[in-house]
Amino acid sequence: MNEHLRVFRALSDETRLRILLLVSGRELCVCQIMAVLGTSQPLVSRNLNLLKAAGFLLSRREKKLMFYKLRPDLEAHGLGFAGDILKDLARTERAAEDRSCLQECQEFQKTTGRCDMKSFREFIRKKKKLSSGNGAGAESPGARR
Amino acid sequence: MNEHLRVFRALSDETRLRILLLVSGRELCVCQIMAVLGTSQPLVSRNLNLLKAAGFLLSRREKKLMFYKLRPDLEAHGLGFAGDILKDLARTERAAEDRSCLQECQEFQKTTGRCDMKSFREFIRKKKKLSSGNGAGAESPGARR
DNA sequence: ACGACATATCTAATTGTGGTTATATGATTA
DNA sequence: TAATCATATAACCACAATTAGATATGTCGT
Repeated sequence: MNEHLRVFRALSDETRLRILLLVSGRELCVCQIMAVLGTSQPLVSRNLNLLKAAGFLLSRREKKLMFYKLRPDLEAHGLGFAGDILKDLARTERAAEDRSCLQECQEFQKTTGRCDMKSFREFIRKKKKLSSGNGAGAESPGARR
Repeated sequence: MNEHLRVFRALSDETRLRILLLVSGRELCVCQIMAVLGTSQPLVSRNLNLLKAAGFLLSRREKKLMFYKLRPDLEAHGLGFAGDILKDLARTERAAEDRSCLQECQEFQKTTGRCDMKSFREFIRKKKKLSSGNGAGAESPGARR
């Protein structure tokens, strides 16, 4: 029974739903996802693996980079009510923030001409410094889930 | 975002999946579900409420009893991959046990001619005494999830 | 008043998560 | 071949969240 629970559990976490939205339609590499989530590489990999093990993601290697995307056969059909929920989630403020952050991230990538961990960690640092400067930071320090 | 998470979280628990399987197709009252799960009435009500709040169940009152069933419009379409998982789950050993326990429970109900908390609590007590007598008890006392 | 159920509250145990560090692996490059 | 890089994996920790279990009480229909 636990085997099946894993599928639903994979969807029971905000971080993983954010990832799912990010890689639905487009294909992203791990360092880009890391940049948008603003967290560490191992954490991203862990959640990507959970989503993949549950059957939601496909991965593909290109040179040094690993790219992930939502399984396209799921998008077409088969998501059922979960698909509706994902559509709703895409209209969330959080999802909009993530999309615009992905934009910034990709523009940053153009300026540097590189797609690697080091430069994206730099991107994260800059972004955190900005949001801590003004009061517009969406996170209150103690609020976790 | 939490609003949407609730739906997936509702499916992320074995007890609730067992309930979902029990009330898919048939309609059961709270005391019958309690009898099959072999647990307390408040616990059953709590989980039923979570499933209902997530949009999976319909409830109906008849006299003193409350009946629950899987939302039929979900069964027809819209479950998507979750429906496949539920079908898989129905083939689980655990699910088979629950179905046969429901059988016993309903036969017991015929002999007593009653459908109330008191008699079903009696049913649970007898069943627990039996399964503790022989070694066939599926539960080891310390194993929870 | 009684019975069926819902809801609230507390406890204790378990699980899941993020965060971090260390390390393994596989591909690229020097 | 060695060094380097992107990612995976594992092993921690601290903490939040969930669960079962038990008990008390509220609500509503008979």
